[in-house]
Amino acid sequence: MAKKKSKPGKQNAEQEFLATYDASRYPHPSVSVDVALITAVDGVLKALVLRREKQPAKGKWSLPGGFVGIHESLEDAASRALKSKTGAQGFFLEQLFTFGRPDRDPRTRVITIAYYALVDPAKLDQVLRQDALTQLVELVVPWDGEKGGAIEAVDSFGKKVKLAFDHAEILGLVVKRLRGKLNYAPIGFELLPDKFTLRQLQIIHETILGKTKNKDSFRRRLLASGLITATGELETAVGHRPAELYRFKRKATRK
Amino acid sequence: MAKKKSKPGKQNAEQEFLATYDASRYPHPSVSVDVALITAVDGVLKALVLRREKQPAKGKWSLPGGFVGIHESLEDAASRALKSKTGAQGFFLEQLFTFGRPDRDPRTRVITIAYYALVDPAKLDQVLRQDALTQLVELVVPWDGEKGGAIEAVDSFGKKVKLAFDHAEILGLVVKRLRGKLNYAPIGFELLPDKFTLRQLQIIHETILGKTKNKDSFRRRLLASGLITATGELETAVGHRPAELYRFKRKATRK
DNA sequence: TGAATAGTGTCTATAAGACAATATCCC
DNA sequence: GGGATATTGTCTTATAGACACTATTCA
Repeated sequence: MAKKKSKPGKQNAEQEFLATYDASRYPHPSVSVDVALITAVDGVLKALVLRREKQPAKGKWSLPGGFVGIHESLEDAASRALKSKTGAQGFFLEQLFTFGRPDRDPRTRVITIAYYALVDPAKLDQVLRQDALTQLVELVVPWDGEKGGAIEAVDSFGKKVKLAFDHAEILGLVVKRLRGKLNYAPIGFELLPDKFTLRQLQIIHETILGKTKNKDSFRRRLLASGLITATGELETAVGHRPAELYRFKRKATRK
Repeated sequence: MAKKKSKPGKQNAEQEFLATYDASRYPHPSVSVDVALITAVDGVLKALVLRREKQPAKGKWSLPGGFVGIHESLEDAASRALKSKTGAQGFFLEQLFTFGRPDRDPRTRVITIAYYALVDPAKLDQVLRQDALTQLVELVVPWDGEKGGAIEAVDSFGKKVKLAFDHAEILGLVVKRLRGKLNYAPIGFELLPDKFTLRQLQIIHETILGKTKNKDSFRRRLLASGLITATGELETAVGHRPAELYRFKRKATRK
């Protein structure tokens, strides 16, 4: 609308076209977003799931999600889905992949754009609803490295949790993506409080990768990367020599 | 339908729900796929674009694409779009990203799942339509490394080509993705014939990365990777000592 | 034979892993 | 002081880049 440089005739042609265009001539699929909210507690990766009270997949557990509003951006839809379930926003949020198998939802054709969010468990505790319809499940990864595939979800009693639709695959892809990303992007910070020790960060990396890392070179590499700053502060009350607290110089998108 | 273990009552509830579910209660966006068909010729990255003969963006150039059929998988839709424009299939094809800015298409809300395809230019020549509505544009990347952002498209006369919608951004993301992927995945092979020399492969890498690479270590790394096999054959008629031809042990998806 | 690029061998610089020694806190 | 982990330093090993030399084809 603002500053078109087209000649009047050309513009009229486009306007006329738009006025007569009929978007509903063909059946359109439904479009949703699903968000894998990931956190890490005591060396274990966890994800937020909600118990479905309605069909389809009633009684199974699913990722928070919802349909995309007709004038809403995908990221806003993801952010909204997250806010309505946790009451909070401002997490690291990034698009993962779009799942569109024609039969992935028995209702009708639903194409879903999957997002993943990362959050410090302490922050999550403050906002998470405490009820029987919400839980954090542990992600058990039945493959090594970046092979990929569905994960298994386990509740706090160690019992397997049934996930709805293709959500076990979505979570599997999240883990694969996180593992790949760790090679070049400092996403581990997103799962920690603002100030953290190098050891805490290393545990996050090991949790995501599912294997231990060399302490010396981890330390050296991080310090050399220039991505973190020493705060001069030390951790307290740890029963041993306290480590220095570092802070990440963040740049990541946040919604 | 096949082997449901649910109790009859439960199953009836789900069936009844599905029967009464009304998918058209809310307005649905249109969903399309767009495919960036990428090739590399003489150290230059190129993409296939088509001249738009209809509104919107009439006269501009766009990536081959189309709406997703209501029972069609996303990958099939991408493959179909490619086939209708090139007459061929069987290229490396992978999902890139989903673009959903509410105003990205002036007609109506269109969410597009972008794919990229890689193909050997010799193979492309055999199938590509030769007309004024089809061209391969050179991709000029105005940023270094994996910074990202839109690219510029230039025709064979060196003149800038206007791309429709957000297709310059899509192509920018393709380049960024290719650069990132080259660090761990052997995608360079997809832009070469079946048998190729190490030097040809190195030029592909340099073309994608936009910078030169060390010959010695490139050679060493590739040979050590175990991903390529020497064929014992040599290239011919090259005006200098011929190099040995190698073959890639492929595993990649192909549609 | 000369031009041009392929392919090999060696040296150096850099980063990762292993290991040991010392430092500092809480109890 | 003793337990526990942080932090520093050194040595070894693997990998990348630089460079020099030899090999092979075509014109």
